[in-house]
Amino acid sequence: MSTSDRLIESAQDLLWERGYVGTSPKAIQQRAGAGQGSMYHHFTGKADLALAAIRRSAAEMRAAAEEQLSAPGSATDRISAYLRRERDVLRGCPIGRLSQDPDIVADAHLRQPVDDTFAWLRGRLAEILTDGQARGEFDHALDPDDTAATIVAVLQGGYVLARAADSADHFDTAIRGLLGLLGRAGGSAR
Amino acid sequence: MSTSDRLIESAQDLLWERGYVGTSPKAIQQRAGAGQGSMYHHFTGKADLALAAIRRSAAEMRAAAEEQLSAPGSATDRISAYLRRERDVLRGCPIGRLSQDPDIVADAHLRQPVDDTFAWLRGRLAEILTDGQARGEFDHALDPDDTAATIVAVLQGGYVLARAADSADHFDTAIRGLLGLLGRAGGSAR
DNA sequence: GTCTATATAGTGATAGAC
DNA sequence: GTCTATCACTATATAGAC
Repeated sequence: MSTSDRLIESAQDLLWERGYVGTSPKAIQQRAGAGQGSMYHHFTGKADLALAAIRRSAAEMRAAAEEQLSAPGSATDRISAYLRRERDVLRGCPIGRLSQDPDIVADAHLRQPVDDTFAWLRGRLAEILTDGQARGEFDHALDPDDTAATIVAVLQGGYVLARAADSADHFDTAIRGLLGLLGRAGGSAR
Repeated sequence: MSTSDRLIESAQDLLWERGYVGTSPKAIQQRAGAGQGSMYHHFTGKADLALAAIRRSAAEMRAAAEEQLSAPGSATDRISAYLRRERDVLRGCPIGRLSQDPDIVADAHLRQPVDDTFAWLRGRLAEILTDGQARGEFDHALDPDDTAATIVAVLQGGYVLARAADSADHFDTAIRGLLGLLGRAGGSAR
């Protein structure tokens, strides 16, 4: 792996763990086993390296989600599989956590991949919910866009609850509650 | 207002805006109009002052929630009023944002008020949901504890979505989706 | 491309005068 | 109780040798 790649990967890890404000260029270099000069040769500075790291994390998160969302099965199956898939809950969401970082939100370039990722995810879930309505899995009164946003919010909020309590159970509890509500929003097929 | 109070209030503001990692003692002192010596006279250090600030923010959040949650009306009315009440969405949740801070989560003392606040809120909502079931507003198959966690998660996740998109609309969308799901979980009274 | 040296500012705290 | 001085350390770079 190239030095540039190692720097990006180290930045991904540290941004996930400590956020942008809590991560220093020096810490990234040390984890990557690279010197100062090396980092400033490949990137213009902290923000530039962070942008590369955020873009890569966003792409990885999208790919991971698509794995469950594009699987065969009913809409309910796919959404349920996505919600229940194995996660490192107490580490939080590598993308969602960035939305709490003041320097990320303040910089349009750094915020963009975060924004894009959630827009994509909401859109993807809305498609699946619409598909589910067509198949009679869900009530037609259910608004796909609103419900998609709710699903993503439960995931992101589930991480918050779990980390606040230092217990992954709280994530699972919130997901269970959501699946209970979705199950009761059945359509004509039930 | 005493110097100690001004320091706590400044710390509350800065913790809300920039988190624990992103807030320096110096910045707190300047916002409070106090010198170094003053801060270290009243508090043993940054963590001690932050703890006082977090406790105060937690108490304020609880009081604000209780205002809607203890209002007269049906369970649905009270939950809906709480979810739809005016919020400074783009600033995020002063307590929830702390769950993303590595130094808060790593320190049991600093995490405690955050944990307590969410535990209280989930418990309070579960009570109201149980009450709603008794009144026939909600299906008895709905698990109050799970659903309460889901409601809190939608709120916390709503902040994440709004900040990621720099638009409060995304918070409202997630809430609307949740109210749609809750409305479809009606019990015998519907 | 990578290294070391150096620079400027900020961090988190202590010391001691007033 | 509050102030200023000082401290060791870190943050985020730039410069220039190799």
